[in-house]
Amino acid sequence: MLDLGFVRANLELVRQKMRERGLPDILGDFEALDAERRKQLSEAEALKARRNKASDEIARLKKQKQDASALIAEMKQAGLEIQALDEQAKASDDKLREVLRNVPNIPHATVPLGRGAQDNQEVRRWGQPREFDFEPKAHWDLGPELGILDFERAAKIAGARFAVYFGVGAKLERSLANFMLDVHTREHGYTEVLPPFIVNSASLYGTGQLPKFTEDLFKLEGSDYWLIPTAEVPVTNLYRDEVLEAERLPVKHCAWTACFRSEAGSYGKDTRGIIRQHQFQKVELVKFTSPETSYEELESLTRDAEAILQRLELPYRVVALSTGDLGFSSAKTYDLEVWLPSSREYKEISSCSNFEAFQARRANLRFRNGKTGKAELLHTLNGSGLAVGRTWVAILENYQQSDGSVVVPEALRPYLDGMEKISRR
RNA sequence: GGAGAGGUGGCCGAGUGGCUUAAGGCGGCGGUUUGCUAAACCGUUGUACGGUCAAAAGCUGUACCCAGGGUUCGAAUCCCUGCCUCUCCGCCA
Repeated sequence: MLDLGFVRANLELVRQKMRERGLPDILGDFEALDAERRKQLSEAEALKARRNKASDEIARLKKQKQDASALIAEMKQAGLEIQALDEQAKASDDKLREVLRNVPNIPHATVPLGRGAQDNQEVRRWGQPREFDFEPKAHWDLGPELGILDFERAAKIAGARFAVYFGVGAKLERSLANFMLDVHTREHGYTEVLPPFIVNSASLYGTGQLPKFTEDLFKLEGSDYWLIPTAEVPVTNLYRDEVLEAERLPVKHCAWTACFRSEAGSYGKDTRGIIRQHQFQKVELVKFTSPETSYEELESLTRDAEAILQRLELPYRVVALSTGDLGFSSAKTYDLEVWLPSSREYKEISSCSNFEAFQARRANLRFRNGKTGKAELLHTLNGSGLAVGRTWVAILENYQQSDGSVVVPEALRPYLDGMEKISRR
């Protein structure tokens, strides 16, 4: 959420930035709503001030055994007026907040202007896509042929967009998660967190999934519980309504979790394979920083995620999302895209974002500024480090051999009991 | 699942309708004293949204004692609902 006072003072700037996002009318009649709200608030507060004074007077009169009935009668009337004014003010406030809640974050000045994904800018590439002397297979063929991936049985026990991993397939997934967590905790300074995979709606509101994106989530019937769509939600909300000491910053967490997404509205997209599933695993990186350092921290967080791809020797590129493709809560996002030989294209495997104070304002995440002594809003960042399932796919496809076997990347071998190659048993 | 006890500021903790502008303590910040440290003493103390102001500071108003309703001229205090925590019992990986 943007700051009410900031929007009021910079209305034209905000309107301009929303046009850049392709949302020219998102602010609606903000000015009129704001003016109305302030007028009603002032009136109600003036009347309350009078009532507070009168209450003191009543107490004094009663103490002195004098008659206060006239004043009491007057205040009874005032009470009714206050109630009416409060209701009006509440209604205006609700309307204004509704508008504000649905306004996305302001893109950072360095975000490329554009209408959508086609205007995203490639920042850098790493590694050379391998030249195959045979026709590389897609993972949805390779996996089942190796006997490590099964879609039919997944459909039987759950439905579409689910997968079952067998044997080395399951172990590869587990090894990848361990490998990622080890690198981030040992070498990049992140503290591991294992949070609940279920959260309440307040947490989803804090990170910006609610109220706008209900459709993308799984809700548990008859409760206020939701399956997490990403570890970002529980981890970012860890310090909700807290004030962190400045010396602790930046706070860096990594978390392995399952993630659950309804994928409503993505019918027909990535229907084959395990690119887009209702349930997948992800190692997430989350940072809480001071406002001054958040953009440096975005760069290093992105590098931390890239390090995993480099160790696995998977070719990738880094893309800066354009204003038209930026997520709701994000001020700036780099996507990491890994090379997939079967489709001959780079596919998203990580998304690293700086949310500035947007989530912090919603979740009331603050730190104590050493200089001013005041509690100020933190900046929050997160990025996948990485999506485990998509990494699994990238390994199968990039390391496949002409005989259908898959070479295990060297960095991963210690996690697979030294196994060098995955072959059909 | 059953029974009971609770939820007060950064923390501890008092507070059963107006004397609370939330006592007292701890911590933090500023100061006095001091060779240094400690102690003692004095002062100070949160958040949000308004008003005033070119802006900031300041001043000022309102709200906030888990959350949401209610009773009342007036609620931290009384009533209702919900959430959470703790204790005991039962069940359970």
